[in-house]
Amino acid sequence: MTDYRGPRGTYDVFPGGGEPQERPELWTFVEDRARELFGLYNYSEVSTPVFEEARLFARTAGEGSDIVVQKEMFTFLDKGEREMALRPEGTPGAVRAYIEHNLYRLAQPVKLFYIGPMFRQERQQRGRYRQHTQIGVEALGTSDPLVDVEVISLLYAIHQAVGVKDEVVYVNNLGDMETRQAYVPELRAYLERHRGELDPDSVSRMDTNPLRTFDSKHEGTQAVLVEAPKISDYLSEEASVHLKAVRGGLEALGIPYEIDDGLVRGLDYYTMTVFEAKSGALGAQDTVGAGGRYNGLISDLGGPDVGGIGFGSGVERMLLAAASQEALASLDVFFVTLAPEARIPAMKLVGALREEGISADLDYGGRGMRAQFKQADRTGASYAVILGEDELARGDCTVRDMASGEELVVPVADGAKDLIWAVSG
RNA sequence: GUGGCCGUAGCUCAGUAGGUAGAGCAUCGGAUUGUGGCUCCGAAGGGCGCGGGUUCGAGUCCCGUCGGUCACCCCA
Repeated sequence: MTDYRGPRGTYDVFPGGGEPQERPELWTFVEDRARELFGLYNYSEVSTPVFEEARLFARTAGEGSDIVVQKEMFTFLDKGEREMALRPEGTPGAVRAYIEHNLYRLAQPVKLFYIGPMFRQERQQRGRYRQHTQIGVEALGTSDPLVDVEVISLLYAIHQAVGVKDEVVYVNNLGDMETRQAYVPELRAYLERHRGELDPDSVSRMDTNPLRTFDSKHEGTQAVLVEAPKISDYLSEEASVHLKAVRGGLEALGIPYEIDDGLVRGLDYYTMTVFEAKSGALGAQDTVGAGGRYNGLISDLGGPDVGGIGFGSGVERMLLAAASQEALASLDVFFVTLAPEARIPAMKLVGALREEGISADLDYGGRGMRAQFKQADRTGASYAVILGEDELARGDCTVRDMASGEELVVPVADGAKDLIWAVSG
């Protein structure tokens, strides 16, 4: 037994893995479903580095000098003494690329998707990892509420396609600058009056970002918030119209959702629409995917003053929240060789089948026949092809249908044509 | 970073009042020297996370430490 272990908060994906996120066939399944949908929705892939200058994330994650600590980023200095950080989320990199490569020159909106690892230095728990994978999209260059509808429907479609169970999509509108200017002072004043009933974290947030108090899981705080002023009562005309349009679109498309006044999201750049898809199949970390609109972010980072919206969805959480489907690795043909001289001919036939798109494998253990059949069975092979001394002498092979047990002798002296035919049924 | 729980074969776990480790599954072989999924037989595999202490003697008690897990923080 080795002393080496994967780093805390990480996991491996490997054949035979027990947890959903450890199973390679489930990853393939989710990625394939997502990519199919991205094609259908006309999103193109964007791939950016897993590390960036730390200040890029600080800029997008909110104010405060302790931002690195607060957001639990993995940071390091490169040889040029630049402070770098492993990306904690996908949006900043994608937006940076949009600006850096002037994607504003393309037809707007530019619709991007990414699939890749994100990092956060925090303690592991169910559905939370230090390195996790997000499938996400960013639709940049427009503030049209129908784009919000498309993005939310895409998130929902992906979750449906991979089988996320017991899902509810929550939607809220955090308003624009005008809305915040009207609402935040009211909320802060209200919280101030109940200071004594709040948890310490919420008290300190009262000054920096009172909206975030809604995220608190503290009972006393939540009790206070029940009676708190609601942002929905303070929405500007523009925000109100926007929300109405989003709701109308979701209803027209039949996307089930609920309005949640207390949904504020952790990232400070969100404006207007925010949304979160939760699953009852998860533990405390029940958000499978979430996102929102960020109309000030692109210009803040030096780009044009255009809007954007996106979501990130955790693949590990999708897998945990999906029905644990028994996607058995299945093989078309497994070769059983009963003589050392049969191995080379078997490999040639395996190659011929593979070229035809028929998956095939053979025993590499030099084991007995029983063991080879057992392996054929375990790999889920539809057919076992037997190549022994008799077959070699005759120039044929025996094809066994593993389900029915029926056997057929097929000539292979002149190539694999007949064999291909026999196992194509 | 903080707190609760946990740490015995590859996996799931048992282990009685402390006496020097056991089961099921999986693996490999055989019953069946040309045939899988069932059954039977057998083999291999750990010294109980690590370190220290108490004791004649410790998976079994105590301390520390590391790791895992769940929750808080944060967030997918």
